[in-house]
This record gives sequence, C-alpha cells and structure tokens, in this order.
Amino acid sequence: MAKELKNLTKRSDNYSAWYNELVVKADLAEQADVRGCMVIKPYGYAIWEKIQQELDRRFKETGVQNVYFPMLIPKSFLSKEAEHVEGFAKECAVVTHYRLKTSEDGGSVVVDPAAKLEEELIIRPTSETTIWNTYRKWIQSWRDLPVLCNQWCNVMRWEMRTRLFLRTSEFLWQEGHTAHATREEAEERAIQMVHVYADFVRDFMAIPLVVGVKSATERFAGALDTYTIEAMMQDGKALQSGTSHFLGQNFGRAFNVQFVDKENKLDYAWATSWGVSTRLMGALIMTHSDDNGLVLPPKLAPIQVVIVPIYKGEEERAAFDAKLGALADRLRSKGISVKYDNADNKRPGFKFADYELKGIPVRLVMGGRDLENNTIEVMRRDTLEKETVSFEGIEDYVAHLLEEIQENIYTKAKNFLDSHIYECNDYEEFKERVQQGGFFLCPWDGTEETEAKIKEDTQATIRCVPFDVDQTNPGTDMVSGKPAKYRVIVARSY
RNA sequence: CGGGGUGUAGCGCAGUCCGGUAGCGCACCUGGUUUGGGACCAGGGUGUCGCAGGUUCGAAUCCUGUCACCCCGACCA
Repeated sequence: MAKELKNLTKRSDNYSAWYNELVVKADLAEQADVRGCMVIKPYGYAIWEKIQQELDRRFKETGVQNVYFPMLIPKSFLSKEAEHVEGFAKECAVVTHYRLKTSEDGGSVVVDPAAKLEEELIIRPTSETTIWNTYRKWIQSWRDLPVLCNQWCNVMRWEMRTRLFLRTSEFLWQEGHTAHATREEAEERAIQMVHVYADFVRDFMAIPLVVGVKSATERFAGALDTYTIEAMMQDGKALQSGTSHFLGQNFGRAFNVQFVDKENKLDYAWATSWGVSTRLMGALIMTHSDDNGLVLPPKLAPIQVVIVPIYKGEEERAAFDAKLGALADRLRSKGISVKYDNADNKRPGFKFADYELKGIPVRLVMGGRDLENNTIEVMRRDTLEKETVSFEGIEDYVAHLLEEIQENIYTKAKNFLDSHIYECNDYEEFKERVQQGGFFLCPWDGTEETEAKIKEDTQATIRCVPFDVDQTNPGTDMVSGKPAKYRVIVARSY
C-alpha cells in the first residue's frame, strides 16, 4: 500500500485523476459493484454525518421538522407537473415487477412475468410529487400553513457518466419541502434556505461561495426561481453545491393542494424545495486538498487531533500510554476529538503520511527526546508546519490552533476564489480565457440565445446572477452587443 | 445512443502478435530484526485467464458469438 499512496497523482498534472485517487486512497468511498453507484466507507461517512448533524441543527432553528416519505413513487404522480416530468423522465429507474422466480432450467433467477405491476413505480429522483400528493391531505386552511418539512434520504437518477461524490446514480441528500399561504412567504423561505446553506458551507466547511439566482434555463424542473451556492474548485471550475427553489403554485395546482385563506377564499398553496447532497463531499475535497491528500476543516474533521508516540520497547510505550493517554482525555474534555495511536504494527513515518492523507488537522508527536525535554511536536495539516512546544499547556495551544486552522483554510480558499473572479466584457477574450478556469463576471442581455451561444462556443454556462454584485448599469452584453440586464457569473462547471 | 478501450490472484498489471507446466509488484500469513517521515530479511498461501462455442495432440494466446465494465461526447445535485 505504501508505495501506491506515494504515487498519488499531482494536482497540477491531472486534476481529475488526482481527485479520483484521493477519494479512494483517503478511504472515503469507492465505486460499487452496481453500475454508477458508490460505497461510502466509514471515514467518508463519518464526515457526511458531521455535515448532516450541523445542517440538521440549523434547519431546526428555522422551524423545520424531519419526515420520511416512500422511496417508490407511482408513475402517474410524476406526470402531473409537466415541466417536472420533462426534467426527470430521462433519468428515472422504474420498478415494473414485484417478484422473481427460479428459471425453467433451475439454473438462475428470472423476473416472474406474472408479477407485472399494474402501474409502474419510479424510484424517487426527488420527492416533490409524492410529498405534495400527501400535503393535499394535510392542508385545508391557512391555519395549517406553513408546513416546513425536511427528509434525509437517498435518491436515484440514472446518470450516463458518474464520478464519486460529484455525480453518482444513487446519492444521499436532504430535501426540504415547504408549503405556504402567500407568495411572499414562500419566496422568503427559498431565499432564507439558500442563506442557511451558504452560512453553513462557509462557516463549517470553510468553502467560500458565490450565491445567486439561476437563469431560466438552468432552473430546477418546475421552479419559478432557483437560488444556488456556487463553489470554485482548485482547477477553476464551478461546482453547484446546493440549491433552493421557489416553486410558485405549480405543485399546489398539480396536486390540488388548496386551502381557505383569511378572506375565506380558496387558493393553491405556495411551495419551496431545497437540497444539498453528498456532492458537498466533493466540494470539500476539491476546495481544500493538496498533493499530500485531504485537508479537513477542524469543524467537520471526525478526528481533529491524532497523537503518535515514538517509542523503543514496551517500557517506553507504557510510559507514553500513561502520559499521552491522559493528554488525550484532557483534550476530549475540551470537546476535541482525539485519536491516540500507539499501534506498533505501523511505523511512525507510515502513520504520518496516512494521517496527512486523511486530512487530520493537527498531529502531536512525542518521542524519547521530547520525553526528556518535556516537549511535544505539533504539526498542522493546512500548512504542514512543524513546531516543538512545551508539553505544559498544550491543550490550550491545540484548541487555539484548531480555530486558527479553520480560519486559515477558509481564508486561503477565499483568496483563491477572489483572485479567480474576472470582470470580462469582451467575448473574444472570454472565449480564450474561460478554458483556463475561473469565474467570469459578464454583462448578459438576459436572452436564451446568448446563453446558448456561450454554452455552444465554450461549454461554459451562466452559473448565477450573483446577489452581492451591484446590478445598476450592467453594461453591454458581450455576445449580442445589446444592453445587458444583469452581470452574471459564467464558468465551466462540474 | 455515437467514438475508443479493457476483462488474467484481494488490488494494479505482464504474458496474447509467434499455441507448449500461470507470472510480476503491492497486499495478505508466519518468524525475526526494526520504530524521530511511507522498514528490512527469510519463508508461505492465493487463480474456473469474463462467459459460451469452435479449431488443435495441446488454447490465457487463434476463430465465432456473447456479457460486463471503463474512458471521451449529449443530461445532471
């Protein structure tokens, strides 16, 4: 294994290969035997759990409650919202039978043709339809609103080409579905949730973002508006990391979810939906990691500190166990997650490399020399800097260092993002430079024609109309030469 | 669905052109020496050569068929 890990492809040589190898070698996930699907391994899942816990906490702060709906959706549900079915039909897995039987020759198991379903069932690609079908029963009066639900689940979209975490046929996510009495309230909720995502991703995952609203063609199928958080990977490509949709009354109408308002008039409920997925894991990896492996922000590292003793013989090992075991406990009492690794089946050098590969934020090493001097070596994963400090008071030093690392990782990524956002008003210049990566802030006339031409010429797409960019006097569209409506972020994306 | 490729040990591959005992590296197991940046020595186990036919005294290798997977395009959180 050791030599293999050493041969991790360099980021600069082949970013894609580097990413794929890193996911596998850092023990996050691997390709499943099932086409296009992924096995998330214990270490990868531990990180996902941290994401889940923190997001879930933040959702609940906004009044959202968790629910669970079935994985199977009657085919007829999907067809009730025209745009929605248009958007998802091509990638749906369909359940057609409910039984197998042994084949005539007894050699294999075959689908029993007698067990054909009257109505086929779809494996959910997203749950708007099944949830809104149920909301009809829950909602009669304005007093029943708002309904604020979220579910953590898996969904399946039969993707042509897959990549671990970024695009797999099955993925884990959360999907929030809310119903409201007024348009304003629903729009507010959609915008609120994109900000919940943005705050979480920035503060907790240390990933800087551009937040904005999607163009009409990039909208979710069935949405009136789609809000998005766009992260920049180290190769300059964009990764849509979360979305929040204002769905208007489309689903209310399609599923006949009507309520009596305060004026005793019937109206259709207003909807939002919002989701983030295991794709966030991809964003995490591609934002922070380096040629030595993962770099995890302390707030979501399952292990924040690893302590490695370097000992000769059982006697010395016992001495370290006592001293460093106690240190581990003191760190844990400060709320820091610690692994004390005194295993003797791996040599120190191997452990160092392995924990770097896994992105553990802080490594503490103590050997014979330190024992004599009452010192300990501290290595921080983000800069790879080593320092030998006094053993006394090391707990506070580490606690402070973890905070500093969290901040530094974000600052580093933020500087990268800021320095790769370019203002561009010239199409020729754009066409040439966009291939190098980066976000291009360009004037856009708001037409689909322009958008389509950019995509055809460069494969780049309009990522969003950013919230925090001044939209007065957007200038002249760089493609059509017409007056621009907005300045938008254009980039190549995953 | 269009173009390209690959199926041989747990993983990564060589062997196929030119048919003749199934190989290498890593991993794994045992014993020993090691341990401040991915240890070393000695010994050991591991295969329906993707599947089905055919040619042949003999097939991983040649022929026919078939299945699966991967990569590049259109779709997508």
